[in-house]
Amino acid sequence: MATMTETPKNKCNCISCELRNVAFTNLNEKDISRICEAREERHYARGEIIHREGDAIHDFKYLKHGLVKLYRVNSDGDEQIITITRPLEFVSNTNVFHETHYRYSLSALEDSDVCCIRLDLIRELIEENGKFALNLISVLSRTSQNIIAIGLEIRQRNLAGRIAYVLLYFANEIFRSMIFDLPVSRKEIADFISMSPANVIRTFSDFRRDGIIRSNGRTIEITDMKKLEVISRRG
Amino acid sequence: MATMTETPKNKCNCISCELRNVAFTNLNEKDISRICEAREERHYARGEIIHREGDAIHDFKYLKHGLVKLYRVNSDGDEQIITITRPLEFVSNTNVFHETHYRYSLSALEDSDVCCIRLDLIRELIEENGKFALNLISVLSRTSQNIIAIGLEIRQRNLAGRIAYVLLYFANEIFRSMIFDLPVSRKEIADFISMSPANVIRTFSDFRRDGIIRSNGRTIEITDMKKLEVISRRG
DNA sequence: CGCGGCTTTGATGTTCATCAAGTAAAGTGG
DNA sequence: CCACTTTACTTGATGAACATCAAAGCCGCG
Repeated sequence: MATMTETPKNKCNCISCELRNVAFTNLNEKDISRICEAREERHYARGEIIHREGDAIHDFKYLKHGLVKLYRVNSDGDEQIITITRPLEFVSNTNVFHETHYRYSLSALEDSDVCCIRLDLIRELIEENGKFALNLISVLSRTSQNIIAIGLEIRQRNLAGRIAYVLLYFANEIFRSMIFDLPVSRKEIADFISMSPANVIRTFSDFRRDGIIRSNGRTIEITDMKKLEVISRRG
Repeated sequence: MATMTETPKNKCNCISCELRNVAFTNLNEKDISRICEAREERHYARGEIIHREGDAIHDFKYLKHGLVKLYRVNSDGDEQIITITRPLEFVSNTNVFHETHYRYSLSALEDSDVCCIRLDLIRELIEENGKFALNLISVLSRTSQNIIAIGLEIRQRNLAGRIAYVLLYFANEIFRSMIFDLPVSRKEIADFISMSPANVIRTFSDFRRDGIIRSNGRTIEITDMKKLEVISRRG
């Protein structure tokens, strides 16, 4: 009972793939089909782990659809979340080109489709196609830069400021909406901003009491954007 | 009364430059001399600013000798230090390939020599020489990765843990010695780890009292490495 | 319906920022 | 070279911010 799609075999639709304009620019038809044949698209259900820190790196991974978190686990078993990111913002891991094993884990916060391309092939294309290489460097830099910037912003702020920043991050960068379903638990937010879960929850309650947000479980509505921005700037 | 050097005109010694093995691999003699002619080596005295956030990016900058800090200044005028780094660990800024203006400032903590190469030329070489491009991606990734890792380590720790981490960072990564002169003020350490200067100083005093370090002004000697490592891990 | 995990809130103590005051060190001008 | 100014450093006292612990409510799942 599968729905008819425009590309029935789900094969070689790369030519019309929207991601071509992001990371895979300046490739001719032949190169595109080389990628197409070598690539493997994998689906991950919400909560599934895409790769673990320490796993060998074989593929260049690109998020096509969904939402993922990049994180690491310390010796006590608790997580530190490095970034939460959407497609077009995330290109593989930051260390695929200078290390053999993943340094951080990646898991799906929503059902996600990941396009995996053998790293060897990407390397070949870089070697052969300078314009492709230049663009890829630009995209990779932007990804790293975003992770660095988020870390700096978090580090600078106190508890309330961090929560405000994260809420604005979800509203502006991830969902582009004032009302959204948080893709993470309170505990995960705590793991992201390096604060205790209890105080994350307390701050949510404060914001609710002060009319800055409405919240029901994971559903959040920002009701006073101005005030939230002030807290994010001040905190 | 200039001392005689092996390359009297300080021109085109690039062929024997030790940095060739780091960022400028896989270049033939002709390409090396192209770089050599286009490059400009600039000296910065301790305390001088190499570039400011917001400056237009023209060059690919490489630290040949010295020690620098990458930082940004917030609206209140206080600094946030992003990383402190030596040559061979630092290649230009992280955003030279995807932005037109520097996002962060860079200044010299010790007298430093910076090799500046027109970015256009680097782009040309990337386009023409795939192996050069591949290596450059690897080096750029490592630089970004280091900055990200430092941020994560700092975020995770409390005050004492952060100080311990920074001292170990200087001892192991920067100076490779148990005794060294701090290249930064207490205030700058505070700007690095996002804590107040007073508490940074207090923690130094605590460490001194507990026999973990000896310190005299900026001169630091780590006298109990084991304990420092425990604090860094626990904190 | 019972169990376990996530969420919430309160109470308590620790950690940290801030303010203030004093000391040392380092630059500045005569 | 000394007096002066400025800046960095140091310590204590105080209150605010935050972690931790504990208990209770909620929700999903078997």
